[in-house]
Amino acid sequence: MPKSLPTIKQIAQQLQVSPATVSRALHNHPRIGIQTREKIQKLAAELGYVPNTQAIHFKQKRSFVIGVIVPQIREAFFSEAISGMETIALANDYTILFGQSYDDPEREKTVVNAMKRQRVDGLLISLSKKTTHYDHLLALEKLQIPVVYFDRVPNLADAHKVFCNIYAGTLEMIKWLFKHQFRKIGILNGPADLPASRERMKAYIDGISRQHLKIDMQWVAETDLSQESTFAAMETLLQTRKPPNAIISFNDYVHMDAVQWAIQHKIKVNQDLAFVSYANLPITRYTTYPPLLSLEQYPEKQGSVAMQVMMDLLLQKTLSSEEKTPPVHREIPFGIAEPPGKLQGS
Amino acid sequence: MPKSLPTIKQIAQQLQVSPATVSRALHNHPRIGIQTREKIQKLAAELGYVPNTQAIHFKQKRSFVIGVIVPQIREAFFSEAISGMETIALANDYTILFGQSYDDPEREKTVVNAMKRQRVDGLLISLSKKTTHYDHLLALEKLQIPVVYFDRVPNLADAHKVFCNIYAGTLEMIKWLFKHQFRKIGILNGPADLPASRERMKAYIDGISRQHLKIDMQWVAETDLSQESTFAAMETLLQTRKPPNAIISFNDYVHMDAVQWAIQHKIKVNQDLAFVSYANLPITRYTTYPPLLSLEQYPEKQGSVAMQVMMDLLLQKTLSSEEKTPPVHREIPFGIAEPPGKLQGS
DNA sequence: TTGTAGGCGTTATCAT
DNA sequence: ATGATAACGCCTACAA
Repeated sequence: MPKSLPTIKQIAQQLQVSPATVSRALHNHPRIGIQTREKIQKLAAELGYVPNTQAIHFKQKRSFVIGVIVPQIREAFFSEAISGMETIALANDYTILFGQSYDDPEREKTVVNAMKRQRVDGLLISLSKKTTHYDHLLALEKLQIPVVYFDRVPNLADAHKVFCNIYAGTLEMIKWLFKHQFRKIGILNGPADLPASRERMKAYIDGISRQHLKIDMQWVAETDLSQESTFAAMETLLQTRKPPNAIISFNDYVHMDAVQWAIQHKIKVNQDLAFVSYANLPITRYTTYPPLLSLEQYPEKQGSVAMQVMMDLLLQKTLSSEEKTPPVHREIPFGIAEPPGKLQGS
Repeated sequence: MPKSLPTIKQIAQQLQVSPATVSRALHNHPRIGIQTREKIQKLAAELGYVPNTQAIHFKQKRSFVIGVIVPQIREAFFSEAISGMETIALANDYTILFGQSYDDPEREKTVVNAMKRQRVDGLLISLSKKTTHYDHLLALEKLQIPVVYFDRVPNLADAHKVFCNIYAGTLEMIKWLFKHQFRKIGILNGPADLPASRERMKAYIDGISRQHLKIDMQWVAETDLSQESTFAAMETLLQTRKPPNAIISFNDYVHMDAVQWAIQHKIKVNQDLAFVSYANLPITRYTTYPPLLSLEQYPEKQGSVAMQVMMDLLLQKTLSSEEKTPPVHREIPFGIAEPPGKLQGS
């Protein structure tokens, strides 16, 4: 009964051959005697030999491990993204070393460094909300460790990025609202310092203008994404003389809180007040009032594309060892989903 | 500008000292000249030296990596469990190698083997629904690689397990229903071959008996967890002469589908038909009819406890190298949560 | 206080 | 067709 996994050396000793021979036999190397090969393979199977990838990778100076850092895996968006990544990674014989930043730049730095020590071959990261400088990540690139950003990407021109075109999607949503006769369109945006919020805001302004509607800053409110804050924002938006009749929510969680506020205030959801949102989380399917429209960002797709970009980068690196590859920007086409949510009344 | 991370050797060469000296300096070894140490540490910092854990672990024959395999990370339960694991792992300088089985025993085997090749120091696994024999996992234990099962645990006496006492929790739920005057209690159980289903069934029978109620097999239905199957099960349960007035659902997803069916069939939820369930997913907070009662299984807690058990096992292993530790069974105390769901009517 | 040497598992290179 | 050797980065017992 083996107490630990056998090594090539041990097999070699048992069979009175050299380790090199065993290695060749196990790799079906052409220049080896057929009987020797079979003898070795038989014993290896009996002993349950499994190559020690640690040793191989150490020698090859590659780990075949990709670090993946997300803010919080409990967010459905990220866990689905990781699923997509795993599929691609596994198909290419890579594995995933996993870490969370909890939206804390300090912890992000810690995790990045842990991965650096582990010599990951590459890093996939969705930035923490509060990350503002990228030194710890740029450092990796200098070391030839490719970094691919996804979803929450930095404002750097020469970084590899995979993301959804929220801007274009938002324009579409506004067009849709206009077509359905909603003219008083408000936005319940996230914290102003988030890139995601800035993007939505820009699109909101442009989208409203394109429909020849007037921008009314009374219809713009901000939430820190907590339920209380969303409730407060809803008050400033709706308890005025001229409330909006449609709300674009920052994401589906904000949407659900906003709807809850509306219900509590006897507002007829999707009749007096229409809701559209981002993300299209599966859970909204079960809620009373899903958004009429949701900007689907295909998290699994984003994950698999991001990992594929990484695989491509690593391949290029092995082929043309010196070339600095131009930054890859991959836009995932968004989808406009019309979930079960229905317009109530006319 | 360094093209790759510097090694101890390189530092040694630059400073015209031996690698051993550098190693000692970086470890604050007592027997080293203070100037030498500072000189070396200064250069190491400048060069951005980071120890190559790959090499260290290879030499130490430990990877400081724990494999974590779950059926599907997109299930909230598992992503929260992994969060708990990561916290404990990080605190002990371990990292997590991540894999999914997608409830497919074949894929489970593949992933387990990948982790064996990677020489993980231990494995945390929640079994795939369809896993029936455990050879690939028992093989690990023979190799001194501890395996800790969590949530979906095998029926093996001498395995390390962390799980929730669903049985006791179910008895509590039935007691609660009885106290609230529900006497016609049905169960919408999962596939009969799942251990989780068998456990619920056993508890259902015992719980009903303890309240001196009669077991009526008409009130027992099974779903394969798909929406269609749940709908079908609801039909067999409710479209009879003597339908139940309370339903215990296999989990919150089944619960939500069942409620949807009830609404479609004009049944007054939580008035004519009460619902209780397992899991207490955060999402039910947003649904129209959360379960009146949900058996909270504390996924994050389960994850952190499981990882802690693993840490303890590894520690024991290093201390007393030969002892075979007795199996650890850790029951996470469940909680009975009364979420926002309200009894309608009387 | 510092240097030397050997070894962890594997494979590529060179020699036989 | 097979064997011997060196090397990857690090650590450590031993030698100086």
